[in-house]
Amino acid sequence: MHNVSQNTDNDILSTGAKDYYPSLSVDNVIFGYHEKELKVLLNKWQIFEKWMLPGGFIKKTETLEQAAMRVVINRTSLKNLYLRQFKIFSNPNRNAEGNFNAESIAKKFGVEVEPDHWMFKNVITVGFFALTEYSRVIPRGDLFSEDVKWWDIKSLPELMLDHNKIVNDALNALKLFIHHHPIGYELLPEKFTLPEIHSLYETILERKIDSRNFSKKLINLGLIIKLDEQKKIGAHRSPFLYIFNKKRYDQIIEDNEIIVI
Amino acid sequence: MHNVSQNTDNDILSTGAKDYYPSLSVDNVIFGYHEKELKVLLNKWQIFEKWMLPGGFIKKTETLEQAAMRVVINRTSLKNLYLRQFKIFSNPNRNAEGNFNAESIAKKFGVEVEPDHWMFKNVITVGFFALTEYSRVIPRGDLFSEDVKWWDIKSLPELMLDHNKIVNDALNALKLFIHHHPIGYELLPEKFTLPEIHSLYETILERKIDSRNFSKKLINLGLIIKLDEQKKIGAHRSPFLYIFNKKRYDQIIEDNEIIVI
DNA sequence: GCAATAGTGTCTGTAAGACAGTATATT
DNA sequence: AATATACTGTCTTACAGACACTATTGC
Repeated sequence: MHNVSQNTDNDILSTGAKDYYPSLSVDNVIFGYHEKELKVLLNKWQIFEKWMLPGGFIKKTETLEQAAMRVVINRTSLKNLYLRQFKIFSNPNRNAEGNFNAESIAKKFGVEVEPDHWMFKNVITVGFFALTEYSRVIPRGDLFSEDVKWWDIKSLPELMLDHNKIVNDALNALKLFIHHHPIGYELLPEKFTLPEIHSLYETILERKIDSRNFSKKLINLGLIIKLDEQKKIGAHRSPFLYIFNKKRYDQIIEDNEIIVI
Repeated sequence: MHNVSQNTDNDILSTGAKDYYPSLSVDNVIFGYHEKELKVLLNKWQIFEKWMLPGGFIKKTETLEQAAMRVVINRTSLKNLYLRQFKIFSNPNRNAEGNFNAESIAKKFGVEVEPDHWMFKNVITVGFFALTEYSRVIPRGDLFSEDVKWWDIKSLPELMLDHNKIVNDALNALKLFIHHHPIGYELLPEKFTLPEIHSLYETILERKIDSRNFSKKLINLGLIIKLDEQKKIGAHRSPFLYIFNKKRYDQIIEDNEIIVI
């Protein structure tokens, strides 16, 4: 039998259940960016056939943001992620699928759970998205997970429940968000090249962006600072490295400036 | 004793409690616009001293949007409101106030309620905002309400719990929203004048907007159509009436166009 | 005539958007 | 030399933003 307290998420099954809000969960769409592909971090649980978003339940002593952060930390070992709630999914039929029930839990883990635990009924979930740099994530499973993996958002498998829709809505939210909030600070390494950030924007917005106008824009905004340092990338001209002007970056957010890219 | 089933909201107290999601509510910030003031529709309950947002609980058979709509219909008699969730309020201390408990309910209504009903514990609430034309609302109380009234957002009283914060956040959400979604269709009468819509934008954005540039912008966007009809408003030059070009209006929303006013 | 409000045209400056050739590094 | 990628300048057009006088109506 597993030790059900090895992970902070797991007391939901038994003694700690009353410490959680019933019928409510968070699901995180964790975006990463790698080799011109926008990635999403997914979980594969032992007892399910399908992959799913890393999600969890909410303790009555924490906010939703804290709950989402706790779940993210458990899956990625990353702290200080930028997390943002973007939508709540409350369709009463959204739980109408899957073999997530007391029997399968008991069979797999030898843990007793009330068959009519609210966890197996209608659950409303709050969608969060997070941005993080791909290479900093060390995917880490928990009691329920046998696998955690980055997936290209362009070729996701069929996910549990309505998780494909949640990912889709998160991407749409990100596309709006990008006009109010410079991105890249969370998704790129500290030092990055113009082609890298250019390609990041093209990937998220799913359209071609003229590279001349793009760099002009970022520089005019005062958002990026050119370093006297180049990146060696093999048999080509070496691109210069840039860093974000964090002060200006935060000011844009603070002042609700609209960013037209 | 009151008849507790006179209103669809009230079965939460007794027999129907199990049909609701526990620990979760919706609160609606219903914006109206009248005489150059942005208004918010508030409730005054019999058993509380403070005014509050019209809110309610969510049935397991409905979505949050449907629940919010049901509550709005109960308070305003209006259907087909534009409703949008904008944020979830989940601070564990948000319920730390008020005399909303089983005793006060029992004393006032003679209704038996479990003293440890989840309703009296931590409740997370989903904030919605709605836009509606002031004059179309017929404020209507329910079992708990003794008063429903429009308040100028500039001079709100101290509200229950964190409702002042919810209103404040709703206004901020509206100010962002206005750049992605033309407003006015819901807040103005079908036929309106340029000074009216101009003043609406000034009120919401809380800043002066040059009237020449403003009308130029709306006309260039193709958003409004001038009618061959004037509004008689007394001892002044009569302003022309306009209607929205609904097709263009919806296209702007569909295409995620950014509206810079 | 007076008071109050409606309505509108022009100019300037900025920046979005379109466009392609040169420079650099490696093999 | 060939190849792959980095880098950048100019022009046009659109429009945001500043600015103030005339028109209409009722009294």
